Formats: sequence, structure tokens, C-alpha cells
Amino acid sequence: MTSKNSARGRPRGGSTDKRAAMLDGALTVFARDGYTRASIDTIAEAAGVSTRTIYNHFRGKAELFEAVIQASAARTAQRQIEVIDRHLRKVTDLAADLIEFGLEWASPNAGPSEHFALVRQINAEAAHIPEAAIEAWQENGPLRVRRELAGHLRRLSEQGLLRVTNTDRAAVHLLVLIGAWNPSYPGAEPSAEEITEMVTTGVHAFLHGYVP
Amino acid sequence: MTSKNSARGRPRGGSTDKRAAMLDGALTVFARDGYTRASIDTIAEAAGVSTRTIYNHFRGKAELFEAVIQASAARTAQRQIEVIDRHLRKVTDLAADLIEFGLEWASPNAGPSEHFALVRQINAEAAHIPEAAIEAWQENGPLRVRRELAGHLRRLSEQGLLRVTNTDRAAVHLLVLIGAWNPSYPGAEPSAEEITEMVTTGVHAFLHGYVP
DNA sequence: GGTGAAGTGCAATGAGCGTTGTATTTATTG
DNA sequence: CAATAAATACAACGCTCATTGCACTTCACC
Repeated sequence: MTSKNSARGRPRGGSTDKRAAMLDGALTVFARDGYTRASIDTIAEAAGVSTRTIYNHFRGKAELFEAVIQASAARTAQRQIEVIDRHLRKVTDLAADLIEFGLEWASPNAGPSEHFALVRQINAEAAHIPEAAIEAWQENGPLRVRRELAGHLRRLSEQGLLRVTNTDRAAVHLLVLIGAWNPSYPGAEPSAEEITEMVTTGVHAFLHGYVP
Repeated sequence: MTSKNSARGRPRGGSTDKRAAMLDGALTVFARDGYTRASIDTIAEAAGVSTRTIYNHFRGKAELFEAVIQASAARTAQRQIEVIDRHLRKVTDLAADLIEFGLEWASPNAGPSEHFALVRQINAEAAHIPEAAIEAWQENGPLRVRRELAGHLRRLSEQGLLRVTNTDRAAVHLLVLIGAWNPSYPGAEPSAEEITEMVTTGVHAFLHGYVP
């Protein structure tokens, strides 16, 4: 959401939601331009704050970047876990429920697409990010989500609906299958029909495989 | 150094393998540091040439980057297609052959790991690369490889060993399954045992799925 | 041996950017 | 209203880096 100060005026004075605005603006710029290309001036403008305020809240660009990573990962993981629980808590028709889950999972409104652009930046920049920050991000983000999904798969397996030995591996397989679409070029967003086709074929492959 | 004269247009004064050296060095630096962070001086040092020579061969940093992308994609696609054909031309035991294919596919000696680091850089930088360059890369690289794999899957389907309706989709599914491992953090290379487990479970999921 | 293109070393230019200091302005609080 | 903390505008420093020009060297080939 945009803060009370975003468009044209000059925000002044003491308010503490500046931090959220800075994290939001920095997410936008870091996701689009990457760490090195993103400039503090651009981030400050996107956040509606002055560059000096950024340095009053964070020790520097690197610390801001790590804060953005943690914040975006936590928020996205939260939303993704909600999607997982909503569709897999009570399963009546396994294939249908998995497809509905996949559709909401792959639809862009589930999580901000900026977050996934940021993930691409992290994957590219991983060698220049402190290992502790990477591990914290993995733990509070992808790994946490994956464990949640793995738990549901284990339960479904105990109910006899699935045959899973390695639940973590199965969770990874399901996630990559419902997210596997052929991009004409990176950055192109799939259409609604492409998402539907991707999810249905992915779920079908996850359930039955390709052997007759 | 070894002076190698090829039949291609030969320059008068110096040796022509300077260009290959520049592309190699630039690949190393671009893959590790990314486009923005990589400096021309670092690339020149890695290639064993002077910075001025780089500007005598390429109009600038951007053109060098695009040349590196095309060269690395073409070379890697060539090797990957060889791996595909070698293992899938004659299939005796489908599961065993797919596993052997996946093992060589996922082993780092198949293609230089620098190439995949470069791909991560491309995915992150895609918004700042001319669309024509992205499309050329896709066409001569990933899409070409994927079509080759899809052709084999179609043949196997016609032989009754597989049941594939959308061959391109199936190729994507196979590739993501044999490459789906849980990274503790990006950049960590999987061990030989982890690769084996990843490939075998991936092939098994591709063939049979997770439903009893 | 001479020639000319390719390669090299050096220096300089110019722009962009992270970061900091300082004086000023605003909003909150007692 | 006064005091205080937060936010801002402005300017400056220092550094990195892409790019270019120029003189010089090297090497293949006539």
C-alpha cells in the first residue's frame, strides 16, 4: 500500500512507517535493477524519502538489501503457506484440489511478482551475499514453505492417497512441476490459459508420470 | 603461447585466438560477478589481453556481454545435445537409460558450471538486455536443446514406451525433475550422492508419478 | 628487410554512485 | 510553547569504472 506520502508533495516530519516505505521502494528497485545497478537515489525516490533517511535507518546499501530480502521472503512465505493450507488441509478430490492449489500458487496475485524478480537477483548475486543472510533467507522463506507442503504430502501419503517416501523431495517435485512453463524469454509473464495448461499438466505428471 | 592459425580470415599482425581468449575470460568474470559488477579491467586480466584490445574487437561492454551469451549458449547446447543423443538414441531399458542420461546431464563436467552461473545472471538482468539478444539466446540455446529432447520423447511415445501428448511440456518436466534438488543455499554444488539421489528420484517421478 | 595491421601501455576524461557532514524543517510530546 | 527526535535539502568527498586517444611494439607475410 502507498503511504500517505507518495506522489508529489514533500514528506516531512517524524513518522515511523518510513521504514516500511523504504523496504517497499527498495524491493521495487532491487527487484528490477539488481543490487549493483540500483542506486540509493533511485530507491529513495521510489520510497518517497531522502537518501539521508536511508542511512539513518540502515548502515548502508548492503544492510538495506539484506533487510529487503528478509522482509520480502517472510511476507511471501506467509502468503504461500496460507495458500497451501487452504487447499490441502481437507482434500476431497486429490487431483482437483492439487490443480486448484497450483492455480492459485502460480497466479501472480498470490505473491507480488517483485518478490520473484528479487529471488532471481539473489540467485545471481549469491556469491556476493554473506552466507548467514542467505541461510536466514532460505530458512524463513523457501525451506519453511517447502516443509509445510511436505507435511501435507506426508499426511496424504499416510491416508493412502499418495505414495511418498521422501516427502521433501516430493514437495520439490510438485513445486517445480506446477511452475514449469516454457518461457519464450525470461521475464515474459504467462497468460491465464498458459498457467492453466501448465498447472494441469504439471499435476497430472506429478500424480501419474509419463509411463503407460 | 601456442600460435594456432585457422582457415578463417586471418589478420596480419597478431594472432586471432585473442577473441576466444576474451570470450573465455569474459565468461568467467561475467558469470561470477554479473554484468554491472564485472569490470573491463578484470575481464582483460582474466583473458590475458589489454583493455584496449577488447574495445578493438567489441563496440563496448554490452556487445561483449551479448557475444559471451551467444558463444556460451551455443557451446553448451552443442554438448547437451550430444549427451541427449548418446543416451536416448537407442533405448533398451527406459528407466536405466533415463537415469544414465540424467547423471551425465546433471554432472558438472557435462557443461562448464560457469555457463549456468551466466544463465542466472541473464535471468536476473533480462530486463536490461535487448529483447533480440534474449530471443537469439533462447533459440540457439535452451529451446534448441529442448526440441531435441522432445523429439526423442515423441519417438519413445510412438514406440509405446511413454505416453506423451505434449512433447515439449514433457521435455520441460523431465529436465526440471532431474535437476530439482533442495539447495541449502544457492551456489552450493551438490555432491555425487546428492546428484544420484536427485536423478533417480526425478526419473522415477517422471515415469510413475506419486499416486499408488 | 620493409610494411601494415593487430596488440599493448599509459594517461586522461567524464560520469555515476556510496557515503557523510551540516544546517534546516517538521511533527510529536510534555 | 518549548524541547526533542526524526526527516530533509544540499553539498562535498572519494572512489570506481567505461571509454577514448596516442605513441609504441610485435608479428606475419610480401
